[in-house]
Amino acid sequence: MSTAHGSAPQGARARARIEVTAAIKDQARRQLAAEGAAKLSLRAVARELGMVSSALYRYFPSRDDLLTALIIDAYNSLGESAEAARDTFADAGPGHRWVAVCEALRGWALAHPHEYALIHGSPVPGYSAPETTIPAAARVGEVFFGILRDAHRGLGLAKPSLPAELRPEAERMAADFAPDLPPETVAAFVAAWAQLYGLVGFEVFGQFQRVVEDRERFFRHAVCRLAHGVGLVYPQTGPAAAGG
Amino acid sequence: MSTAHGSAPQGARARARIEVTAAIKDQARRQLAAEGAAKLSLRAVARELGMVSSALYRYFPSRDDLLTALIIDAYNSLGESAEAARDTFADAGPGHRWVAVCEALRGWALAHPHEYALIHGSPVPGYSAPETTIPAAARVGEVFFGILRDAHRGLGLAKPSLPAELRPEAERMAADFAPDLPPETVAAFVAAWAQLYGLVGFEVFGQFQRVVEDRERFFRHAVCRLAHGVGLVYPQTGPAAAGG
DNA sequence: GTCTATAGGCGGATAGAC
DNA sequence: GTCTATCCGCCTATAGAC
Repeated sequence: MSTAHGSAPQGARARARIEVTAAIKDQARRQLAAEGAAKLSLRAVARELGMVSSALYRYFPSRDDLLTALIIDAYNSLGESAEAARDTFADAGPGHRWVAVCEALRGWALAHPHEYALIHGSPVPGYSAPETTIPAAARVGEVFFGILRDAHRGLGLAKPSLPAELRPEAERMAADFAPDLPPETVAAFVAAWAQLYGLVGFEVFGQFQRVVEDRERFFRHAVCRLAHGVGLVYPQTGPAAAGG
Repeated sequence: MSTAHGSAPQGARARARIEVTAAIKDQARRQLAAEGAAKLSLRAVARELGMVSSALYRYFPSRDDLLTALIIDAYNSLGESAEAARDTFADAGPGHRWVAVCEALRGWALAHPHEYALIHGSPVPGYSAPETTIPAAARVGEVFFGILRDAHRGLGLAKPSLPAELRPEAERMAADFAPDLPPETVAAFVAAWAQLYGLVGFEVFGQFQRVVEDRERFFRHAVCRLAHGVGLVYPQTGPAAAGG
């Protein structure tokens, strides 16, 4: 919007703005952990930062805009860890990579439970995410579709069964999200995706307390079976076993 | 605690107390829908009821106690609908009943999204459910175990595969929850349970918006596959098809 | 059991000086 | 960009009269 000659003072000003913005978001994330998204308050953030509440409005026009920024950051952070896992196992088979990405998602969720709740927990009452969150939200899905595409191009993808009554729906989903994949695969993947988040959510939100103890192994086995369900040929053991 | 001779005035008083308690909980549930559990407020409930906030403390000693009552009610309501579905299909095979119960859970969750969020959504910050919620929470699980037991006693239960590294965990879970079922079954059921709630949660919390359209059929197919995963022999179509 | 009154907080958001 | 001051609302919880 302003000039592009990038003189030093303007650069410094812009840098300061970025730093303060980051500090606000960091503090907000801490508050997210303590009080939850529903109670995120600009005033409390300002107080902890030694600022006055009205100053924050120069950075975020409203509480909801701050929330939106946190959501986008969370999706991007989750997406990055999925992409990193994919790239780390770039030479492994698609089944291997599937498990690695699932484990990365679980690891991220366990490390950032409150941000996980923000994007995959119950909705924040009175808040509706704007469309600007969509690209960040799509990153994880793209990682999975990439793995399925690789498998499809190679020879590692079996077609899941699909009842006739579900075929129209599967074809619509495939047309919308991955026209280069078989409809059976896309439908099975969407179901597996939701189920994956059931496994992660139960663990992160404490429903496995006093139920599952060896959660890491339990999870690996479950996502291996999910991989099988979408048609991926998968290794007997997960990627962690390859390292030890 | 008091006398047991049940004279009319005492009965009337007790009835009134029950009625007011119910009215408070009803209003609180409405507020749950509008504002979410994190913002549930005794004052707002009192205002809507035409009472004064301090009067509510005669019924619930604190905000958290009211929340606990709502959680127990929700678990019981969910459990009842699961039991009702099981009983409606008492004569059908276990696979049929599995699907019917899953569909009942989904139906309940869609009809009571905010109460569903209360029991299976992200935790309410600063609130920790007391142990008094456990019996109500266990009802749904018992319905599923009952179905699996029937199948096991009959001939309709295949043993899911179980990697050696997971066997100790599976045996511990079986000993804790269903000693009369094979460990393979118990482990597979726990995973299926979490996955089922992933499917329900994604739909209830809106993650399937613009992704899945024919959600009922999609769900039925997914839970049929879950049934298969735990070793149940299941019918090609769900119970709804039997009626139409 | 219900009321008034009160204590001691909290919040979002804006206006206008500097 | 940050400040003070302000508006107007909200909350949990208790004391003490009736």
